[in-house]
This record gives sequence, C-alpha cells and structure tokens, in this order.
Amino acid sequence: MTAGTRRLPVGERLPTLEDVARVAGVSRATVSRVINGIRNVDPQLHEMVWNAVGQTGYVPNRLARSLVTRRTGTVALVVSDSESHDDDPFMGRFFADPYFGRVVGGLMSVLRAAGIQLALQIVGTEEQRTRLVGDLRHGQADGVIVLSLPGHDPLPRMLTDAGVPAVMIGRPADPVPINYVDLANDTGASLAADHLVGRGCQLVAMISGPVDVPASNDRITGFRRSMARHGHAWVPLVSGNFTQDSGEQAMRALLAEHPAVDGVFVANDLMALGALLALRDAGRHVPDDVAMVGFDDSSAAVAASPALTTVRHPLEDMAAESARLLMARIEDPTMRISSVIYEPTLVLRQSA
Amino acid sequence: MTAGTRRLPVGERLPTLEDVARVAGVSRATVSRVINGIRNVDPQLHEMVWNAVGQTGYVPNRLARSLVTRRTGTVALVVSDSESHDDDPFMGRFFADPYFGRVVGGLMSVLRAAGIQLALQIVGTEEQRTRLVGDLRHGQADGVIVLSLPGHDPLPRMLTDAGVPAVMIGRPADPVPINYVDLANDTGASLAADHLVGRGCQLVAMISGPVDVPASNDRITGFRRSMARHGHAWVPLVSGNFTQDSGEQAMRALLAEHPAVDGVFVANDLMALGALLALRDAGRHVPDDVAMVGFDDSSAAVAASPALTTVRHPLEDMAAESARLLMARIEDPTMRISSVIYEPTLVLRQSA
DNA sequence: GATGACTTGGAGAGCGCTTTCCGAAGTGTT
DNA sequence: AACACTTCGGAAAGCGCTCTCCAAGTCATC
Repeated sequence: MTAGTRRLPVGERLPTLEDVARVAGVSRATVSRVINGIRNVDPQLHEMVWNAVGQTGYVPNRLARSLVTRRTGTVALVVSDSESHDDDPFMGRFFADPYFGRVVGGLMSVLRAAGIQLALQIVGTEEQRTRLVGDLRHGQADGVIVLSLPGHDPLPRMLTDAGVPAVMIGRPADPVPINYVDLANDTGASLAADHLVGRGCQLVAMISGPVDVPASNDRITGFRRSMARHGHAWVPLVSGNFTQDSGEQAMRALLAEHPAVDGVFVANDLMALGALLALRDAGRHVPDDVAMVGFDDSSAAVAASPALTTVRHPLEDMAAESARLLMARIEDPTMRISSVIYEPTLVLRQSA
Repeated sequence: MTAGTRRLPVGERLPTLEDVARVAGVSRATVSRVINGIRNVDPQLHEMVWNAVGQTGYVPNRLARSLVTRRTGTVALVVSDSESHDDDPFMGRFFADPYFGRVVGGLMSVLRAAGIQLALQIVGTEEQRTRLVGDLRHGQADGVIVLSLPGHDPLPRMLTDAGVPAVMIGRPADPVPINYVDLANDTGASLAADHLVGRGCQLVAMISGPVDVPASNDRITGFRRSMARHGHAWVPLVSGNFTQDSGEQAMRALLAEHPAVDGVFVANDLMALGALLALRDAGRHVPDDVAMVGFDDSSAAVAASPALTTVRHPLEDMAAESARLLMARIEDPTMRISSVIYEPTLVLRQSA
C-alpha cells in the first residue's frame, strides 16, 4: 500500500457539507439538519439547501457520518470456524452448499428493505476473532449474524462479553446468553423416524453429520429417541460431513455392515443425494428396497431421483427472522435475550 | 433511529490512540507510527508503545482510520439488476443458485488472505444505483465486483464514469471500458455442439437462458454457429430462466414440438436437471434416446442421474481472478483496462 | 413595553485517526 | 569547535460529519 493521490483525478474533490453550506448561504449545521430531516427548519431555507445539494451533487460521506453517529448501516455476517485456517478447502465447499445461499437470501430479503448492507467475514484464527470483536466494539458494524461451524466456538461468548448485538443462526454449542434462531432439529428427526417406522421399515439406519455440530447432534438425539420409542433401542449410525461424497461413502459403509437395511434417515439432502447413488450402484431400489428420508428440503431434494421425502428446514425464513431480531436488538440494546425455534415439517415425495 | 447512549454500557469507553499515548508517555503521532510500522522509531519507544497497547487493549478504529486514509479494506460485491425491485422473488432464487455461492467462495479465497472483507449490495432501482455510486466515490469501499443480471444495466458505465475501481464477472451487455473476467461462452457451446453431433445425434435442440443475458446470448450464438458448421443450419430453441423448473417446462415444450429430438444442449446444469425429469416422464432414456449436455459443471451435474456431461465453467477461479484484478487496480489506478477470458472444457459423464 | 416561552440558526467542539511540518538531538566532517 | 546532515518525536492541522450549546429572533401575554 503506497501513499499518494489515489482516488479520483487530481483536483476533483467531492462536495462536502461545507460546500453545500456555502452555496446555500447557511451554516454547516443547518445543512446537516435539513439533510437528516431534524427539527423544524424554516421552509425557505429548507428549499435553498436542497437546491444547493442538487447544484453541487452532494452525497453525504457515510464514513464520516458513522464516525460520529456510531451507526454504520452494516451488519456483519460472520462465518466462524474455530478449526479452519486461511486456505482451508472446507470454506469452498461451504459456500457452494445451498445452505449459505439460502441464509444470505433470507437475510437480504429483510436487510435490503431496511437499506442495510451485509459484510461477509470469515474468521478462523484466534487473532482474526479478537480483531473482529475489536472492530465490532468500535462499531464497524451495527450488529452481527453468526453462522457457527463445527466445533466449540469461542466467538459467541466473546461477542456477548463485548456487548455486541449478535444473533446466531443455529444454537451455540456451549450455553451462551445469546439471541439465536434455530430449528427444532430433534423434532424433525422424530418426524423422519415416525415416517420410516410407519411405512413398515424393519432395520432403519441413520447417516448423520459431524457429531460436533449442535444441529447435527440434535438430529441424532431426536432420531434415536423416537426410534427407541418405536421399539428400536439401537440404530446403526454412520456419520459424514454434509457433503454428497461423504453421503455416498456412508451409505456404502452402511450397506456393507448391515445389508438388511431397509430404511435410512440422512441428516441433509446433499448426503442423501450421495446415498441415493450408492444405493443405485448396489442395485437397491428406492423406496421399494430401501426407504430414505432426507433433511433440509433444499433444491437438491426435488432434483434427486427419486425425489426426496425430506424434513423441511425453513432456512430463508429463519435467516429473515434473525435479521429482524438483530435489527430490534440494535434499536433497543436492553432487549432481553430471546430465541426463536422453528418447527420442521415432513415433505412427502417419492423416496419414502 | 433515536439518539442517545446506544452502544456499550455507559462509562465504558474504548481506549483510543490518545490513551495509549498517555500510558506509553509519548505522543499520539508516535503511537500511530509504531502501530502502522512507519519510519524508524527508537526501539525502546517502540517497545513501550506496544506494551501500552497490550495494557490498554487498544484496537484501532477502522472507521476513523478510513476517514483519513481513504482506504477501507472492503470490497463491495454488487448484484445489480436494473429490472428487479425490492421484493422481487427473483433475488431469492438467485442466492439459492450455486452460481452465487461459487462466486463468493472464489472471491473470498483471495480477499480473505488479503484481510479484505466483502460487502454485499443489491441494487435494483435507479436511486439505489446513484446512491451506491456516490458512496463508492466517497471511498465506502475500495473497489467493486459487479455481478450483472439480465438487462442492459447502466451501472458499469456509471462506475467507470465515477472512476471507481471495478471488475465485472461476465462481460457487460453494452460495450463499456471496464475490467472484466468472463468465460468463452461461445466456445463452450461449440464444444457441446461438436460432441452431440459427434456422437451421431440427428435432431439437436437447445434450451437456452434468458436472451438478454450476455452470457446466455453467447452460448446461443456459439451453439448455432457450430451446428451450422456441421450442416444443421437451424436448431430448435426454447428458452428458460436458468431454474430447474423452467428447464423442465422447456424440455416438455421441445418434446411436444419436436418429438424426434435426440440431442439437447442445455445452457446450465440446473435447467438440465429439470430437462432430465421431463425426459424421464416422457419415457425417454438418457443418453440412449436423447443425449444431453449441460453447462457449468456445478454440483448439480454430478448429483444428476445420469450424471451430466457438461461444459466446465471455472467460476471459482474466475471469481478469484477478478478479485486479484480488482486489487491490482486499486493499488494502481492507472492500470490499463484488461479482461481475462477463460476457456471452457467439456466434462464427459453419462448423459452424452 | 417588559416578560417569558418557544423557535431557529450559527459557532464550535468533538468522533479517532493520519501525516505534514519543524525543532531538537545525534552523527560525522573539516 | 563549528558546520552540515540525518534521524526522531511532538504539535497540530485536518478527514467530513453531527450535535450541543447559546444567542438572537418571534410571538403572545400581562
């Protein structure tokens, strides 16, 4: 980074409040008032100021404004992964996953209307985390939406300690007094269990996500509990990492160990897609030989063949809600901490 | 937005440069120099300053710093859609599409290493566009990556006129002197044509994207030209909007009008997925009855059954390259305008 | 016509930082 | 010992904006 005349051709200087004030023949303060619509300014001056704004082509400098108001009109979306480092290929996968896009879409649907921009941040190392929290305390963003990845992440605690308005999507792994929006993952898993047992499956297995992700864990717990209630005290379980590949491998492993399996609950649709492939390779028909229930109801579910019966995860709505929650929290920092839990539903298609 | 003590409990004030200076017993200027590693400061003072930083827990305020340096360490990703308005459902679809995630992933892989954050902006209306450009001229972001959507978008021109460092992903619809990174879409389409004709298809059709998207247009042009060269002066063409649904409908329309179709080039994988469904419904086997080539080589391509033969679109690499290009341009504003065109390749799988 | 209540606009003090300009030391040469 | 040079650190002027004071003006009231 070298110094020097960087932006804009030399001599070209953007009009400032000062310039507008001069043109309008009033003081800086008055222009500021007019522009921010504060207090009753004489209608005549009011008009003169707007004329001057038009003449000069004035646009307020957000940075300067933020410095004094302590408001930036920005919300940070932080993807925190305590295990990942800078060139971790994991992140590539993460962005390609429909999960990310659905979250961003849901957030933007709310933020856009409020004129708030989303700043994407990835933090992996301890240093990045400290730095992020420092920046946030300085009001670099008005608040933050946290997307927590595998592992016990110290970030949620750091954020609450720093008093930064924050909302998590998916509950924190460790109990932390933080706002969050989550899905009743266990209920969703129960729905899958009930359905598989209900259609007469005898040996039902599960392909789960990584065990250190809370959402993944809840799905396992919910599924096991429900299966137990149906008289299946034990269920074969293989875990993957939410990618299609891992789903395929998990299914192969499952088939090898439990050839009689006739029902499987897969903890997300992407893995289910892979599992479907493995079953086809093995010559098993879905749903006749093996019934399958996925999780998420992502676009992959309809794209699959047979189309996946899956647990609907209203991620867009949840993201939108978390944005609203965050905005409310920013507006009123004394707001008490709350969480919103969404109830999943089962979407019936061909696979089970 | 009410006034008042917003951030942070009353009384808690973040340490400033001033505080550090006091603790270290030097002037603000010296602390600034030490922190930014400028000039040779006496090693002893140097250490004292860092100690003071540690003691106070000082973190520089990025906003204040940016105000004077005119550098923000932020790059804006603007999704510009001259036709969309605030509650356009189109945007939801857009984010859910793997395209978006792949771009973000590619950008972040470069930006993250440089410690630059990505600020997501969606602009639809004229007013938003003007405002964005105004903010950018003020240096709200150091530069911008533009993702252009359907239609002839005035944004690229506005950006170059304003002298804002910008790089487009996908060439602009109208000729504008702007840096861009694109794929040789026409070559990709040729690859598909050659392959379909090469395997002996007699009646080859195309399912295209919206005609007002440059990339989509290039694929049509390239395909037609190549088919013509193979003696097929005319190809049936139905256009969709890049969604799976539209692909399914397009395929149905195609089958109704040209029952003898035995080869089809689909302008993206998502639509190909839909087309595959339509073919299955119609009882046509892929690739035996109808051969299909997709475009993008997105995750959908492997997920499909049969897996799609498709034109590989190295979107992540392209996004990464555009980030590098932008960074170079920011560093050296006099850099001459250049574009990088990537060459697509054909990925052979089962569908053709 | 004096008093008080209210409205309106300006001066100016910051927000937290960088950076130019200078004076004060320190170094070396004649 | 006097000179020119270099190095280093401090004072202070901003970056562009908001917002608290405060003075002046307006109007109604007694």
